[in-house]
Amino acid sequence: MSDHTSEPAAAPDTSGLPGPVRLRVAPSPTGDPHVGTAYMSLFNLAFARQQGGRFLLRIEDTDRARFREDSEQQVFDTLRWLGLGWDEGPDVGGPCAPYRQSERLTTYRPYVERLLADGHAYRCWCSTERLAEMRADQQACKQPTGYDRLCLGKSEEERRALPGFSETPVVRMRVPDDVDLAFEDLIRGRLTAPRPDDQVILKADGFPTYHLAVVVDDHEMGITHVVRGEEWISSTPKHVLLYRWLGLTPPAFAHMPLLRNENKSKISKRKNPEARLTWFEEQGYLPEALVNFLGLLAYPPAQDADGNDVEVFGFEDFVARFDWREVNPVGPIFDLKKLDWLNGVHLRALEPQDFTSRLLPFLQRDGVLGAAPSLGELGRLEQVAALIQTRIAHLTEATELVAPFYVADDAVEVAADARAQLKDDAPAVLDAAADALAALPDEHEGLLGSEPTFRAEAIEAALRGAVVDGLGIKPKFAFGPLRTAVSGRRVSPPLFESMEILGKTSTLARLAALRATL
RNA sequence: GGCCCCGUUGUGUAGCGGCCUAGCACGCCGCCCUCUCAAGGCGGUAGCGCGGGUUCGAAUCCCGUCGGGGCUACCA
Repeated sequence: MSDHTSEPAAAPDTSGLPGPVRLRVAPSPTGDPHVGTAYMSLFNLAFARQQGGRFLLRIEDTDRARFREDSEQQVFDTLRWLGLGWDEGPDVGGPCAPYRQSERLTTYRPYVERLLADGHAYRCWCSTERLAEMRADQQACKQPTGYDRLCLGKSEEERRALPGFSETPVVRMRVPDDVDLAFEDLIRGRLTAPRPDDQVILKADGFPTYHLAVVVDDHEMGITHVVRGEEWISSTPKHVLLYRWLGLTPPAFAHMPLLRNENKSKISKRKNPEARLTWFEEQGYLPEALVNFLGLLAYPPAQDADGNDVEVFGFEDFVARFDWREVNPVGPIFDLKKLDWLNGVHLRALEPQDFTSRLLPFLQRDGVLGAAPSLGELGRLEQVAALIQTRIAHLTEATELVAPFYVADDAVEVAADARAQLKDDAPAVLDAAADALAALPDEHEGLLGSEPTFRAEAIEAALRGAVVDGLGIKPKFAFGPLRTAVSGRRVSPPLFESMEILGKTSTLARLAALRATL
């Protein structure tokens, strides 16, 4: 944590563009969207909203080798799912369109020409092979690696005479010896970074590298605050240099800590399935829980009057108390345990109707319900949902608990462990229960006969009388066989309420079905 | 290797020289509640990487050391 409040001496020029501050997230469409993108988006957006500014989405698709066709749409979908929407972007447009770097190639050209003309950049014809060789030699001699400037000051003809020549040149920055390596960071204070070598800014394929594109686009889009991962600290001096050469005012920088794997390495999609944003939706997490969780990483929670942490909050709460100086520079380990807890908390806080509708896609995915459930099925789901709301931590867990309510009475699958747990007294318990329940009235009263009399309280009383009192079996064991008969499982929603939902006929049929197998 | 960033219980964090016999939350363990499982209530476990300073006093300041991480691409 730092103790300074520095702002850049002059703010970037945003004249004509909306918003007192303008921030962006700039993911590359190179595969499944990364959880780090959501993390950066959250902090970018929080500050933008707090300041009444704008949040933009820019697609950095300058790496044609790693480009993935469907990746961009996934970025849109996952960020929207999280509620981290943008004011300007490739799909919604905006005053700085286009927002895809591949569509801005002509934008970069004049900047390159100017750098070339001013002697701040030069063409380089070195082949990839020569560069690799050079690096290998440098490493072998334990020298710092970096371009050796073979092409500096040479014409194409002069360079062609030398080995390792490539027909398609790149453009490199000519980094001066006395380059300024220090800059101010909103989170870390004054930072110094490594001296860069003569960085490539325009590739042989005509695409700019990140370093050029980010500076040009951030300037043209009026970005006032560059918020990105810590891995960019070392390249920031290059960017500052570019701003200076181009006569532009650099934005403020905030380098966020990196999310880590359990072994503390930078979180990767390879090592961690949960580094993929799509994973969370698949696993039954609530977007509000993920956002809440992300807002807890490297950022201290608020405290209540008693000094207890307030760890459960929504995006608006986060925005209200956000401050760059509070961001912890230590990279947090991305540990899902607290997210699992938070997901349960948010799940339980949902209105019954809302909870039910969030369950639906998962039940459909798992085949518990069809694509177009009937009104009756939906009505039953609402009843069952109320019973399981405190019993699941992920939406995916609903299937196991809900499924028994949607199978035919003669098709209840009895799990092996549930059957194994049945004792010798099971037949007697089943018989006593069936007799007791058969004696209960089953009339439908009230408006349109919608009020059944086969209710949980009556069921419980009847069952306790018949099995606990009648057979002298302790409650803990008395209801096991009944649960197994009704749900086929050892663990289920509350038994009496389940029977009420199933109704008398189904309940008795299930009791009889299990009894018949004993 | 070089340069840079970082170092409080298992995890996320509070702490800005005395209020710290280091607080909170999750996790874990135990107990209570209880028809199973949860939820809920109560209690417990565990930490300032190390070594030197500075100071009456250091988790807090300084130096060193060790450890972790990042960058070192015609990837972002």
